[in-house]
Amino acid sequence: MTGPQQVLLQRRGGGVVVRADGRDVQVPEEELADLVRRLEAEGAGPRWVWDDTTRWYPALLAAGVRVRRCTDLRLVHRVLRRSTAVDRELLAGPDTAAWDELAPVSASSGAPGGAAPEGLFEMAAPAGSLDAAAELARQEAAVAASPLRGRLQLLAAAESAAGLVAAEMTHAGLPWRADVHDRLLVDELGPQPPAGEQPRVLVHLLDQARSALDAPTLNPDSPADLLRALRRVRLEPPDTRSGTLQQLDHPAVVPLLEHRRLSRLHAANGWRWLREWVRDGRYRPDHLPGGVVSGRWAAQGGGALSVPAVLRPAVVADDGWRLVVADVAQLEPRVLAAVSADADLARAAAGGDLYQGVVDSGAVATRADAKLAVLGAMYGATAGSGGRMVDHLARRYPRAVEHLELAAAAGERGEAVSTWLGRGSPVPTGSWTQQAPDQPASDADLRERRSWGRFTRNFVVQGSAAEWASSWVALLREELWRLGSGRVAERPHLVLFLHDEVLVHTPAALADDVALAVRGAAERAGRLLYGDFPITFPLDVHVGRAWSDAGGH
DNA sequence: CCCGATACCTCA
DNA sequence: GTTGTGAGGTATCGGG
Repeated sequence: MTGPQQVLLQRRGGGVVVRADGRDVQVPEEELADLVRRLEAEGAGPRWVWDDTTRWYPALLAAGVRVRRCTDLRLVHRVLRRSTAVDRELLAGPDTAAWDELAPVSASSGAPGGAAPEGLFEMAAPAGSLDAAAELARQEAAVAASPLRGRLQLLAAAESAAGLVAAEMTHAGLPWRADVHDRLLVDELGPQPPAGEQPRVLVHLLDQARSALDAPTLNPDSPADLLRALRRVRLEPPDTRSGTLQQLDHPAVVPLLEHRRLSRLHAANGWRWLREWVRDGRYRPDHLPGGVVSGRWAAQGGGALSVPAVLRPAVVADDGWRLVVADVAQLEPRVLAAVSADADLARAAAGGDLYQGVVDSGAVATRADAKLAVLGAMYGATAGSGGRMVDHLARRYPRAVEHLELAAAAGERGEAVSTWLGRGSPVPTGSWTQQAPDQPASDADLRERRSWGRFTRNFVVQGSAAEWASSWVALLREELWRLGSGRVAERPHLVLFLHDEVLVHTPAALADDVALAVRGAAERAGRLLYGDFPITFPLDVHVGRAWSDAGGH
């Protein structure tokens, strides 16, 4: 047998059944961590096969055990079930529907504000009835029979590794300085008010807005109320979005917008958030690889993927430690160049700034135009300056643009599209899918059809970028482990992953090695997915004490 | 009183 | 001049 030995774990009758080399051994749950630790220490360690990483790995990590690799049957099942390159018959089994519905469980102690009762966990975990051995056999058969076998194997490995990264990030937690967070809030909002009262600065801004509009009971959170008040002073904005209000010439605008910005900060990431989500200097959201249809990760708990820029100074490395912050420049257009095999676009990307490369090729006049053109092509802009710029782009980079047009056209026909490694898009179900594209249709149907085309257009790029990024963090995880010694949180380790950006918490002495590892992993991910196609993935890498030291995007 | 839809803002 | 992807999250508001 080539590759690491597979060891399959299943919970049965209060214990764990460990299957290796076709033999079953029953182990009490409390002895599992020691067994895993022992096998991990032998050579390269096995490949653990289990129903769902969120049901196994947090307890192992809590016991100080790290695993090198696994197969996460839940994550792989979801990929294969939707892949256009997989024979669905080969995946069909008596418990297929149960695998479809298997949901991850929360790694944290449950609901914010208190530990979850034991029962909650069990209710959310019907995995006990699933036959992991049978599912593994079906998955292996389905992959083996697929024309995209090699790519699906890469995707399965990346997804499974992503599950490990996600659990480790929650386990270690994002370093979060409550005192710094509090200081930032006080600077913006004034001192923390007593329960039930608004912060001083909000009270003052609301007073200003109300008197400027002569509306003493105005609730600025109510769009209807706000529109009424504005109409009384002869202002007729079409909506109450900040960008719209900003166009108005009225003394109420400044306090209104400032009130909105600060009340949002207070409601979303204020003192209540701090109490709820930060414990012992760590913020521990749940990270969900493949949580988004495109394959991007989702997160749950405290809005981890939208940490406002103003609060990033509160993310500070421990004493003697550093944060290494790295983000990929223009990830999606680079992935587009690779998946469409557009050598011209790859050449434009070679200089490091893809947008400047597009300008230098003569496609458009300015960097701003290049950005409009590239983003417009990937999102499906038709009108306005974005739409015009896409035409210029199409003349110079026909392959890349055609790749997107084909994805959009397939979506408009109601067909699924696929990422580079074989993740399939969902199939639409709206009423428009019942008609031939050339038949007369209602405006609403036509709008939906085009909207779905924009989704599939974007899916091939966003999804392919997501699998590149998951491969990147999977490779990085391995390199970080080798840099240090001890448990996960004692070595350099990932603490946050945001689509195209990673934060690594590392002992200061290893920070430069980490910076090299982050670049090395990006290079290896590019070769792993795209072979010798000449696309590069340059990174901005910063080493500092705080997240904000990196400057941001 | 809960629930879903809507509006808006945050992030990539 | 025209805004085109994917999320999480909080608030309001109307319906059951």
